Amino acid sequence: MDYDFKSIERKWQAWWAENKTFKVVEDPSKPKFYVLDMFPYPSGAGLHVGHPLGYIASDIFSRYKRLRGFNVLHPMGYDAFGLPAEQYAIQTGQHPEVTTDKNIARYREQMDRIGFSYDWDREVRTCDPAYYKWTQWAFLQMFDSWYDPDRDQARPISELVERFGTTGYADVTPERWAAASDREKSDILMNYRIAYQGETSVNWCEGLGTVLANDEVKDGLSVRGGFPVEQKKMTQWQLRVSAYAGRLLDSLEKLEWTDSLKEMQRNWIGRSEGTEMVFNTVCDGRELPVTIFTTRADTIYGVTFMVLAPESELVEQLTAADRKAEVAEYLQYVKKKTERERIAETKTVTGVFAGSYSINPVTGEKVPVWISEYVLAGYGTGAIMAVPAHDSRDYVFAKTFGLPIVPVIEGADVSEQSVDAKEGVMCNSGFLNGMSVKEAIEAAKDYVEAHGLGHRKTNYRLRDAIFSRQRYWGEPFPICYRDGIPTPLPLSALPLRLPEIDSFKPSPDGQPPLSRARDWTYGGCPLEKSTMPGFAGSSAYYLRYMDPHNDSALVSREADAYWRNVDLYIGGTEHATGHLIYSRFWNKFLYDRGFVCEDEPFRKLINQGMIQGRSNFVYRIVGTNTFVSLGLKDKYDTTEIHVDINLVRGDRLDLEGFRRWRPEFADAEFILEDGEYICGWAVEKMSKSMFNVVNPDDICDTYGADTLRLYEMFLGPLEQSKPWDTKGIDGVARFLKKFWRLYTTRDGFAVTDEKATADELKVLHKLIAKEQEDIENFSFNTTVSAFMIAVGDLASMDCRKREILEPLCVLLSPFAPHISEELWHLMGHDDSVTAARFPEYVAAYTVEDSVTYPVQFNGKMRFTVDLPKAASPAEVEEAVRALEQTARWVGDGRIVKVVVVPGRIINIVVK
RNA sequence: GCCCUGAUGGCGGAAUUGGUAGACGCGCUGGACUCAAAAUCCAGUGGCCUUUAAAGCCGUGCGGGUUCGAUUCCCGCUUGGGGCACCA
Repeated sequence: MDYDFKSIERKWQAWWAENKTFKVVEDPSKPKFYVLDMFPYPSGAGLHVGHPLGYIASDIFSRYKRLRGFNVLHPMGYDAFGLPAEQYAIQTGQHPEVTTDKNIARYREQMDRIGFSYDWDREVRTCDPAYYKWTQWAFLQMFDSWYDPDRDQARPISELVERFGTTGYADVTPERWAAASDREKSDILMNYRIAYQGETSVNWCEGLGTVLANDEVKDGLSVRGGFPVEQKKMTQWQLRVSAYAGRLLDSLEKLEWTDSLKEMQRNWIGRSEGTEMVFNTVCDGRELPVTIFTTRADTIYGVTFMVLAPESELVEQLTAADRKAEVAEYLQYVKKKTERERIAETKTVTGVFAGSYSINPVTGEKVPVWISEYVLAGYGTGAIMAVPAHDSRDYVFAKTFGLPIVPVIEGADVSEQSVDAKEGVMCNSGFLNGMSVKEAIEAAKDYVEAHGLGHRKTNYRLRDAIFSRQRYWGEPFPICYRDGIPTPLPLSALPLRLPEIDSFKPSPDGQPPLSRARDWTYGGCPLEKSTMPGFAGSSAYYLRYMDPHNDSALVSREADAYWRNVDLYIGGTEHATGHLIYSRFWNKFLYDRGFVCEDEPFRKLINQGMIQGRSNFVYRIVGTNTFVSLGLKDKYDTTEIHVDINLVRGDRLDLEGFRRWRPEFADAEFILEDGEYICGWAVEKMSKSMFNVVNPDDICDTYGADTLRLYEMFLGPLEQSKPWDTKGIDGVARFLKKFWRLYTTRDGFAVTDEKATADELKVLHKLIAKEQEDIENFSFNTTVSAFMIAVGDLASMDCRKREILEPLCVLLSPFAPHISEELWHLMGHDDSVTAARFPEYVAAYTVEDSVTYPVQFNGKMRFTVDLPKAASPAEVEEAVRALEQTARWVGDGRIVKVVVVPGRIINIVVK
């Protein structure tokens, strides 16, 4: 009876689908567990073996948790709005929906072959109107909310309106509010809404014809497509993510995420505690207050000039009449630069003198005001006090423009560079003299506040998220413009569906594609023409899985109260500063407004590593069509050429296949070693252009899905990047065959009802202990090893007993579900192996006997005893006494150290 | 420049709390079965010295340190990967 993985896998995949084996419903009698994969963007290229790594891990964990009696929510869906489908549509005219559907079908087919235990009844697609209705709904909720700093949470905007009308709030008095026109009221409220429209400097990408969020830009190029990005002032929809910066930072503490990922988010949020201080500034005889932000209030005596960001509103007012021409010229120069040029030229220092002077509020000293692009308008107040002696950027600027440098820390040598370190003792600093820098920072802050010169302030690097995209393939905004005033659509108008348009390009006059739609209006008012960005649909999808068919709420209170939040989230690190920030923000907002019961979406997060490709090379002798084998290539002048890994087996090239591969190689000649052509290799990203892509379908055809699953786990630690090498897969394929042969002989099924021996039980119990420990630690590779050892042991004992093999089958089922399901049914069960329960087997688990054995090494003795885990203190003491006696006798010497860890190991070291 | 991470045989990787480094798998070598091959099974496999064996020595990126004992802890480097980058 052979292991026919093909028919077994086909059979059980169909059976699971037919019986809806993995359908899950809320069940208060069982503890819940929510395991989530980051849903994929369905690209045209399909899946390669790297993609399912995380899905396999989460599937194993889900199946394991079910065995342990949890009610497991394990859904899957598609992040289906996005740029690639639209770019493709622009080129081919094909509707993005058509290509997206096609790609999704292919993804589904590929995933189904791997045997995942998803509840497909809960599938979501972000481009489905029934889904994006709730994305639009969330946007309207944000539009209808403001962030109340006193309560530190989002509140209905109506509360703010009420305050404006009664007590007044901030700079809006009841009188002003009452006198304001509708237009003015709308403008005022825009300054407070969580989702608001405002002019801001944006990342404009000409190549894509749209603006991009900060996390969609890298090194001055768009992440999608790699087009240059420039800064541009535009009116855009934005989300007030910055209001949540403090909470996003603080609640990182309680999350079980990796330190590196938390650190990435901390850096991205970028908290910095400092002081805002007012410098009165004189320009052409007029006096104006200029507020600056600094973390180094202690260096106030070292201020020798001020710098404004070129985009700062103060620039115009603080430019003296006789400097207008130079300043205008400089502003022009800055404006022309792209983001990329700015990055490339960080070393070159530019700036211009504004002609005005600030008065140091502490010393009364007058210092010149400059304008330079090294000060950013978007951070702090867009103005700084420059202390060249103790800030490297100010230092370079001062050196370039010949400004004075005044050190205020004892012994600081500023002849070559600034001294930025926050250490040393203050000097030249009046009341701060003699203090350490740390003391001085606090003393200076106190001084500033006591004298009314400013106040303590915490700033964040995190900016509001730009929420408009000038594209077609995204969620339309449920906003129309009534007399030009942005007005939300009523909830009954949702979903606002994407209109049909004739072309997906921007309109000839540079308007977004939606301007091509006929009658894009609501109640006679024009609708918003931009659409939402990719992260809109992915920010709350984990909530929708809880209640995917609900038409009256994003998620019902009952479903939300049961599933709460994601217990385990598996996905790549690339979303650290995008999706994972937006999702947390989005969730906190919904939490504030009482729509969900947890304030963090993802409790535990595991980042699976990338699976890299293993590329092969051939070496062509320059100017010829002759290829030389790896070992001989150094004797010639060669170029390295990627060769399709399907033409290579064990680094040996299939010569005929190579000649057939491409016309230009048809008459290739080879210089062989030992009669073979050996290829070079390297580990690289898995990609088509390197001819190293391995398709999971091929692996399923050749080895089966169970082998693929086991092998992906066996490759190495989940979180680590590692190369794929199909060569090694034979090991796990052999393991599964060996496993199969435990239950079967040539004649058929061969499991007996004999009583198991102590040795056989020990093998099983060791495996149970190991699997339990390893799976909870996500150490799946060592679990697979443990299975190999156990199966090897049982095979050598020729153990065919149900008492051992039935639990073994259950243990393996999370990893290799198809073969386990087959054997489970062969053993006489009618239900799925999924319905089996661990505790029954774990209860039978007993601890192995204690053993004592001395070991000699390096002229010293070590004595070790393994105690039962449940050993009592008295038993431990007894064991120590016995060991000490043995040690004295054998060692004939002094006991150096006794290490006792109850329940573990006792070590006695003797000299 | 700053932050995070990693570095162990020919390869992927094990190693609890500081306690026999190299589990498990691949590859390789030899053997069994076979006309032969595939498949399967058995044995060996870090390096050096040695005819062989035994024994010994060296070995976890490099250099120090702590310790009876270091892949593990501390200090200083080298290097791969990732993130941030004028954030005052």
